[in-house]
Amino acid sequence: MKYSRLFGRTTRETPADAESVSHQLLVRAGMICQGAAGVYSYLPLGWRVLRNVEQIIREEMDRAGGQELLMPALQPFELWEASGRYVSFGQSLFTVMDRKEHRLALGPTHEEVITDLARRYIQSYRDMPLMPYQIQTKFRDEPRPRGGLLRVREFIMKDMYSFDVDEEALDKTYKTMATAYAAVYRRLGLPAVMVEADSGAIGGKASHEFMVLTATGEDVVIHCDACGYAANAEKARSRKDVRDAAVATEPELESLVEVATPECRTIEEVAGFLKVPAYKTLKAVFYVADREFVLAVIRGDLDVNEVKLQRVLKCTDLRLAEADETSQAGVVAGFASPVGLRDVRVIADDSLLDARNLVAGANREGYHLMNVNLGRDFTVDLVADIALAREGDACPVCGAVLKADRGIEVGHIFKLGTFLSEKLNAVFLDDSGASKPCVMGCYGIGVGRLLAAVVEHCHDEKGIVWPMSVAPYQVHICTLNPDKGNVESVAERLYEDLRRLGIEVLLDDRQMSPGVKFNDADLLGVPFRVTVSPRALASSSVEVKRRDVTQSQLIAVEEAAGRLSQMVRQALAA
RNA sequence: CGGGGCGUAGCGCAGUCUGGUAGCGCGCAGCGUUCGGGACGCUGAGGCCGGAGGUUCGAGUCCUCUCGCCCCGACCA
Repeated sequence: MKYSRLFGRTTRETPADAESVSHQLLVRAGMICQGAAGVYSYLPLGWRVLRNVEQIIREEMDRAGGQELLMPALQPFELWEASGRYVSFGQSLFTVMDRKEHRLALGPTHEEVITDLARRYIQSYRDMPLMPYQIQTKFRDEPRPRGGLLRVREFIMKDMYSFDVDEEALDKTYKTMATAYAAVYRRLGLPAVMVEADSGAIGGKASHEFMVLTATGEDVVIHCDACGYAANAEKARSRKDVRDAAVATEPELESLVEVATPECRTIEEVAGFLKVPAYKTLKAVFYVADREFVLAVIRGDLDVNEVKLQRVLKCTDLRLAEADETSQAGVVAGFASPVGLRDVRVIADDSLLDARNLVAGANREGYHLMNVNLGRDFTVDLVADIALAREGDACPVCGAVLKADRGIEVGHIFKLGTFLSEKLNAVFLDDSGASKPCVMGCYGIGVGRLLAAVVEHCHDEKGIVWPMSVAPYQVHICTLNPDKGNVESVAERLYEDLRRLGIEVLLDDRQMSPGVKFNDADLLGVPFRVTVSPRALASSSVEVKRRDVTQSQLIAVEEAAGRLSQMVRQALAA
C-alpha cells in the first residue's frame, strides 16, 4: 500500500472524548472512527488488524475442532420468548419491527438460534461432540458504551457453541476450549489469566473469564499469587474466619441487652462507640429484588456482593432500597436488624453461622442490641455466600493474602448445561435409546475488544507497538527526500521485492518532512520500519529499525528484501 | 436510570458571565524555500455557533424545550 493513497489520516491531537489509551491511539492513527455512541467504523488500517485477529481466532477454533458457519443477525423474537432470556437481557436486546409488524431481535448472542438449528440435525449421540462457531456482528443496547472499542453496542464477536452427550463430555470440551483461548491470547502477545466468573444474563452453571490485567480494565480480578486462585470480584470467595480466634469462637450465648447508641448509624460508629471490633457486629442492608423488599445480613466487617446476592435471589433486577422505601417498610435506617422483623425475606451470609453475640440494630431509633445470635434471636430464609472478597482477605484455597487488579474481559466461556436444550427441545437418543437433552457450552470472544486490549497492553508514549501476528503491515518504508538521488526508485524496488516475497508493506511515499513520517510510523506501530534516505544510500544501505527497540541497523540495499522477509518470518514464528 | 461535563470549520479550542461584523492553532489547497524526529514564508478555501421555540431593533451569547456525545455509578465479549 502506498501511504499517499491510504484512506485515513493521523492526527497530532488526541480526540477530546477519548479517555482510554487504546481509544486515543486507534483514533489518532486513523484506524477507527466513531459513528454514534458505541458504534465505530474500521478504516482500512484498523480493519486489517481486526481481520488478522479474527484469523488467529479462526485458526485456533478450527484446531480445537470447531466448524465455522454463519447465522442470521435477525432473530425471531419468539425464540427469545421460548428461552425466557428476553427477560434477563432486558433493555440490552435491540428489537426491530418488520413491515408486517412482526418483532425481530438483533442478535446479541446466538444460543437460541444455534440450539434451534442444532436440534434439527442432532439426533443421535453419534452426532456429538459438535462445536459450531461464527464470527459475526452482535448488537447490544448497552446502558453505557465506553472506552472506544472496549465497550460498544455493535461489535464483532466470535461465538462458539458446544453440544455434548453428558456433563463429563462437556467438561472435556470446556477444557479444550480453555486451551484454545489461551493459545489465541498467547499468539497476540497478551498475558491473559483465566478467572472464575459469574455467568450473568447468559445463564448456566460454571463460567470462566479471560482477563488482561491493565489499569484501564472495567473489571476487578481477585487473585492469589501463592496458589493461582483467580476470580472476578463479582464471583470471588475469601476466607471469613476471624484472625482473633479466641474472640471468634465464644461458645456461650450471652443474653440479649438493649443499649443506647445515640447517632451511631454506621458499623464504624457503633463498633467505636461500644468498643467492639467490626466483626462482632451484624450489618443489615435492604434491597429491592424485582419489586420485593428483602434484607441481606452479613457480619459487620464484610460487605454484600450484589452479584452473588442477585444470583441467590434468582432475580433479574436488584438495587439498594431507597430511603422512602425502607421507612415505608417500618425500618429505622441505621438501627435496623432482622431481630423482630416480620414479613421481609432475610438472606444471611454464611459468615453469620459461626458468629456469636453480635451487636445489631434494635429497630428503634438510637438503640442497638448486644449479644444477638442467629437462630435464637432471629431466623433467616436463606444462608449463602453473599460476601464481597477484598484485597487483603485470605485466599479461599490456600489462605495466602489475596490481591486485586483491574482487568479487561477478553473472553468468556460458559458451561450452560441443559436449561436451553430442555426449553428448546434439543434432544438426542443415547446408546440405550433413551431421549436426553444435549449438554451445552458457549464460548465468546469480542474481536474488537481484543484488538483494543492488544493496544492497551502494547504501546509506548509514541504510539502503538503491534505484535507481528496482527500488525496491519509487516514493514513500513519511509522515504526521506524522495526527490533526491535514487531514494524513490530504491524504495519502490524494495517495496515490490518485499511484496513478491509475500511481505505486507506500507510505503510512505508522501512529500513530508522526516519528523512527520517517523512520528506517523511510530503511531501506526508497524513492527519493522525501513528508512530509505540519501544518507543511508551513500553507503548503499537502508536503515532497518524494529518498532519495539531503539537502535537501528544498516542493511545493504541488495540484501534488504531478503533479510527483511527473513526477519518478518522469524517474528511471526516467535 | 441517577450524578457530572461538553456540543462553535475536518480535528483541538477561544468567544457565552456583560447581546452589536464569528476567531485562533493544527489540518486542507496553490506558489516558493526547506528536508534524519510533527520546517518556514506568502496566498486561499472552508461555519444552519447541535435542533426547535421564545425575549430583543439585534442572539453563538439571555430564557424554555429537545437531541447528541463524553466521564463516574447499576450491566457485559
